[in-house]
Amino acid sequence: MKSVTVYDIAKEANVSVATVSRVLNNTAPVKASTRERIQSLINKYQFQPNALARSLIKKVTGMIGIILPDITNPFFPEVLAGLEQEARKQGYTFFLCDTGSSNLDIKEQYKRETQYLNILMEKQVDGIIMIGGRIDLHKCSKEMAKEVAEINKRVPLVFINGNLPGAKFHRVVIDEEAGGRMVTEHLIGLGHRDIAFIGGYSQMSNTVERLQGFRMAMERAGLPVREEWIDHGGFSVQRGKNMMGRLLEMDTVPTAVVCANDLVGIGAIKAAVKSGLQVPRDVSITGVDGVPLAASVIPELTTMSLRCLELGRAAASVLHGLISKSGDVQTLTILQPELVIRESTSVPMQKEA
Amino acid sequence: MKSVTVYDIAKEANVSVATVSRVLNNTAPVKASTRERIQSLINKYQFQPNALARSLIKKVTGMIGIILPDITNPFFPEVLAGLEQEARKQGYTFFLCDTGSSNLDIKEQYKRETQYLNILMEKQVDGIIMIGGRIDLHKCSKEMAKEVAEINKRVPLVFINGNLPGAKFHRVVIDEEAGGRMVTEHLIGLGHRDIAFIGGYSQMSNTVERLQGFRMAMERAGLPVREEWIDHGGFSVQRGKNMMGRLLEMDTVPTAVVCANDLVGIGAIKAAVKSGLQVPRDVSITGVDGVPLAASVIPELTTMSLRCLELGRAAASVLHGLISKSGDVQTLTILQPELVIRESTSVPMQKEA
DNA sequence: TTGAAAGCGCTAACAT
DNA sequence: ATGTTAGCGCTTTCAA
Repeated sequence: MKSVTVYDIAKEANVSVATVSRVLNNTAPVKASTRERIQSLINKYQFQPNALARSLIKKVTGMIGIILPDITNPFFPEVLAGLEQEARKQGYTFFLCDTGSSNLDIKEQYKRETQYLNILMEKQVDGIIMIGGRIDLHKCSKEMAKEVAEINKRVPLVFINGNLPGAKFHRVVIDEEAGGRMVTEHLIGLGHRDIAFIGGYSQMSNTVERLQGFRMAMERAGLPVREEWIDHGGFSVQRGKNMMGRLLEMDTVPTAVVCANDLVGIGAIKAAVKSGLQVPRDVSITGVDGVPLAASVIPELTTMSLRCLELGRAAASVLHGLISKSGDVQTLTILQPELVIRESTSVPMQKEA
Repeated sequence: MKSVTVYDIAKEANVSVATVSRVLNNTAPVKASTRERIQSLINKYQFQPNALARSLIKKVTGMIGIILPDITNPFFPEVLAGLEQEARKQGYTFFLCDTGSSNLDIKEQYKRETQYLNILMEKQVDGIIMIGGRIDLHKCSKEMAKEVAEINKRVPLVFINGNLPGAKFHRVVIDEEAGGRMVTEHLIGLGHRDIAFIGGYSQMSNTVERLQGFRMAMERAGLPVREEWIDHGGFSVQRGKNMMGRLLEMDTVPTAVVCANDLVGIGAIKAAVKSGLQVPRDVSITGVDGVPLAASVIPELTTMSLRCLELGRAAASVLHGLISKSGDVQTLTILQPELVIRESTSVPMQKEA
């Protein structure tokens, strides 16, 4: 299984390795006849230069690492697709590091992030993108933040939708608060006054911010926020079902429910339907994320599009800027979410009596 | 930005690089005091050995490449998760190569497969996993097949759910035909006689096989297959909608529809509901894949689970066997799909008249 | 227990 | 236009 090297090619072509390298990289003129001779040998042996050796000397690998919590959550593949689209143009290849939050206790997840961060460093990636995990924590521990800050000094790093204290990171984020606010305003505009907010985790900044937006919209409209209608308990369909179920058992129920993400929104719809309610006739429900899935349910979910693809593309482009030191890279890129009105929201039913 | 190397550590510790390497790899006894001295330097500088240099000499990279057509299709992340779970145990890292079929013409996609195949070879991955793309073709061109066969000679390669002529590849597959058969039998068992099959592509082997299973079940039950009720036109929700819409405009409509995958199934449900039908009361609908999404729609989709996670895990384990030459690797691993009965199927309505 | 030295496969001066 | 040679950062004989 001896693989062929530039030396083999050089010998058979009666040239030096330097010349072979030259035709490989087009880095200096080579006589046409020589070049052809070499090229045909390359084809003959299907020679592929060893990227390890090349990178070792060039100090560039063309690899970027992406660390995310759960590839199974449709939000991430969507972002990933955007990342890929942009990064491929620049010739990068991806290391996918899934810390597998879905079936892990949280500490284990952060440990994996650390592991992957180290592995990526060792593999000499040109840059790293982080999304989810510890950077989504509303209050991240000093040590965990420090680890990342340390990495940030050594290699280009960009966050998607998150942040960490103790250093200025390059970030591409969606305006979460605006998202929470806009979707709530949509509901208020429809005539709703009794609105709940469910889903997410109170220790995560996206949840905090979306809720913040929700409160702001309510306040501006002069509507009271009923704290018993605010429930954090996760981001999955199942959790959404549970939370909505709980809501529906209360003495007074809201006419509209803002869900922290699309999955919860879908769960909420399922719970509502199961309770014999019609959506949106009896209760309006909204999500946040804008994953394709949200358009696949019945009724189609009104949601805030977090513009996943663009998020991914923007992050890739910022990272590329950092890697290629093109000077003009923004530290903070903020994208505005977009309200997508579909079928799960409508005017509230007339209050009886 | 000079990164520290074994030489730096060695010098400061007054030892040779060989000794540093020894403590790094635990490859030979080192005096405790020396080891400590070195270790503390490693910590002090947060030294991380350069994996490129290491791999260059060891000829093992711990990297495996996975080539897939569209990370955005929920089937693939699911498989990927299984792959990760298993491969991580073995210490592998992933190159994700998305050929991005979703927004590409088909030739472009195959070109990307070729590109990625080459890149992966250059990066010296320890192994490659292919899923989707050309290996799903019912009849793949000689040249495209040859390319892959060539790769197969040089590096461990395993296919998930696919095959190619001209060589014996290591494969982990689901029994597609059984899937088509079982889901159809379920419908027949319920009392359906007028059953359609929609979705997929006639040039793809998974579609051909699922349809084959469908026909077999029908035949065994002595039921006629109406060719006008067989429609291939894709794997997406939108396509499912279209195909179902067409079906519903026919003079006679089926009482049950077998869809080639879950996405099409969901589209079919949407089209049916839009036409004022109730699922499953008026028409039963089934999918194939068993992605979580299928349990999120209303009504929840009856489907054949392709056991994505296990598929991924099995593939990873076969690949690991190949890489570590543990001798006992099966060339062909067949998994049986599993019928998951949910809410989208029921006994047919009584024929009027 | 430790060191010296020879590479792994490639690129990049520096010569010619 | 082409060859020589010195590394890139590490592991691994072979000696000591």
